[in-house]
Amino acid sequence: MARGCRPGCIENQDLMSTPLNAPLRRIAHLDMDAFYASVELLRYPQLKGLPVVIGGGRRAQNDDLQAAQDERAPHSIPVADFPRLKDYSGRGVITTATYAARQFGVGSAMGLMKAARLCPQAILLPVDFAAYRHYSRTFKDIILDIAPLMEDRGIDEVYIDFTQVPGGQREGGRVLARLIQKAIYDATALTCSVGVAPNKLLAKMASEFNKPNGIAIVFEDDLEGRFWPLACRKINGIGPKADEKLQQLGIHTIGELAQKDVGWLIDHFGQKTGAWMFDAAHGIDCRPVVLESEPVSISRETTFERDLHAVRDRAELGAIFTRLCEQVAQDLQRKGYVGKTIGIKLRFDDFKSVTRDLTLPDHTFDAATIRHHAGLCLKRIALQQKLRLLGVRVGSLMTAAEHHLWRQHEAPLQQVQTAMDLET
DNA sequence: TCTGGGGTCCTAGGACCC
DNA sequence: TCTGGGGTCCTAGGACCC
Repeated sequence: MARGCRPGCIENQDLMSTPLNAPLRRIAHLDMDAFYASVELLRYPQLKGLPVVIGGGRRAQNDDLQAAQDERAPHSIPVADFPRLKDYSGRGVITTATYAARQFGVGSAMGLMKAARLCPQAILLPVDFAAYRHYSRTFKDIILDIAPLMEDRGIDEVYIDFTQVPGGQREGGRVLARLIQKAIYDATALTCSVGVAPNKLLAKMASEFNKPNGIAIVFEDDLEGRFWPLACRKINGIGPKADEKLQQLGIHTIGELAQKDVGWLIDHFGQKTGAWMFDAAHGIDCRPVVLESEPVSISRETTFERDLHAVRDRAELGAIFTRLCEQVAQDLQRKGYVGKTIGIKLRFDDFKSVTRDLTLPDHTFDAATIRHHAGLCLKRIALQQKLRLLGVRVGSLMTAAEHHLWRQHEAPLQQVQTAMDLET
């Protein structure tokens, strides 16, 4: 969960100790509008207004489209030549659906088979992460040119600290938000929505207020009027489980949540979550905008075309397992990390998942080492049931550069220490 | 007819040490 | 000999997010 800090909250200290004419803390949340679909429409403008879903498995379910692309410019492919949802067979979920497709009840994370029954005529496009990453890089670079304090929150979202940016205070941030929107649109023809608020929590919610292509400016005084009527689920960090529990306790809106006292919330949700919920309902969040962060783990996983059995499909499973380990090793090396916790994840045909991991004495990025220890993890699981997913993870990361230094200095010292221990 | 892939953070119990 | 407590690391599971 996205947690604010509670004791010694910087924001609270600032309120008490900052001079009267200090700039107001102004945090923006920027969210690209229907990002994947919008990028696809840049390529295939002929699909504008039609029900389109993006998703599917790795299989070349779009052979027709692939063939067509070889010969024709994307924008000249007739709509009739695009593959339809009804012609798809196999696993996979929808990553994004256009508004026209959502009219049919089709939405993100829905299985493609189910979606095909709801809207068989919808056009199905394969995900093209290379294209989305390219546009992601482009819009983030544009923002960085204008406002350097940006936190990356994934492929289509960022937080930006407007507080000290020239013009960031004008109209509560609206002027700067408009400038960024225009710069992104001029360069990419993509639209985004921006919320500007005293902190990340409120900014994130505010960016949804005027979607698409909208701006929402909010201040602390807007808490009761604009946030308290919203469903608790709108708080970033309250998901389906917490929401259901809140509903059962008779709490449906953020305003109702705010009426409960901290102690009561802590009794029902635990120290940390209870205190955090209380703060969130009162619009309190002092998390800073974080410019850079190191990854904690790197993983690869895959859902099989069909469920596999550990014994009957041993060869196939073994090949996939080895490939996943090699991919993780490559990812580590490419990104410059080593890790010492090797883990696996299995999902059975009934969708139950289990994980196993073990920690090595030293860090590694070696595919064979990862494969060996992932294999040891796998041996600790009974494999009667068929499997639908296998994953490999490396955690407890440090950068390869740090590890290099560590081996030069720390490791020899430890060896000396061990030798001394043995002598005594 | 089910339900992707890549992450983060939290909890909780046990081992082990001081 | 008994009792207790704190800190850290390891492992497994789960909620949540994009």
